[in-house]
Amino acid sequence: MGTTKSEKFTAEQNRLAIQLKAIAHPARIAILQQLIKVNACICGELVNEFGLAQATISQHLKELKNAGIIQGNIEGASVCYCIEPKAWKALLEELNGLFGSFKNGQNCC
Amino acid sequence: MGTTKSEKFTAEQNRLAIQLKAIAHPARIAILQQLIKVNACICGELVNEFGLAQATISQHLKELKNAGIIQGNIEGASVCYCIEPKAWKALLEELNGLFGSFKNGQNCC
DNA sequence: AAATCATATCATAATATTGCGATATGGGAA
DNA sequence: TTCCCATATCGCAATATTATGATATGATTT
Repeated sequence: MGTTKSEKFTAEQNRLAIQLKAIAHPARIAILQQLIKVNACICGELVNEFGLAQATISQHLKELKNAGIIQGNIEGASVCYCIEPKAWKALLEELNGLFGSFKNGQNCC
Repeated sequence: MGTTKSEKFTAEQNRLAIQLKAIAHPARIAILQQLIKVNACICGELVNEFGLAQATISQHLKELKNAGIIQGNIEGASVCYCIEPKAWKALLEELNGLFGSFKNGQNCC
């Protein structure tokens, strides 16, 4: 018990769940918004921006990176993170597929 | 420790995170897809559809309901669930806001 | 009323997530 | 080389999630 029973679901369902889970945290949403807003990329200003410990931010960045949503490039001593455009676009399309499949006239019980 | 530090983020960021978290599970994605697919609503056929225990499905439905994403109407002995159209639309718009804010030409590091 | 069906809730075990101090690691500056 | 700066990782405590059997609740049938 305690573990998600992934084998009961399709690869697509599992993939989407993993990506959404990566985004489903206020700190990670804030990080993504900041990465988008600053257009170019930032590294550890995030630690100052939000009042979280450096270890915490680093861990959130790692999770986003593991999910393939952002990428990090080493830039001297610091690391520059940014949105991974392909994954971002793919996720958007996947979400549009899910949300678009509901027609706004479906009659409910 | 162990708790998300919601007070560090905006109400919008927290709200979106909560709704995404509700969706970010393969079983709940599958449930939503099924609810949409069957157009009208279903109740406990979900238990047969996926190979999960009744208690598990019931709990997933509860979480989706708590997040406001679905609604359940008592229909005799059984309960009929369906997408909550307003919340669904609102979430779609919120997501479009987030995903649309990234312009596909932003130059990265 | 008793048996049955559909669903919710409780209690519990297994596991995952969150956050952070402490400690590495690795680059640049003095 | 030695001293910092930026990040990553480790180890841990607190809390949350996932899944399920057992049990409750409430409507339907017999």
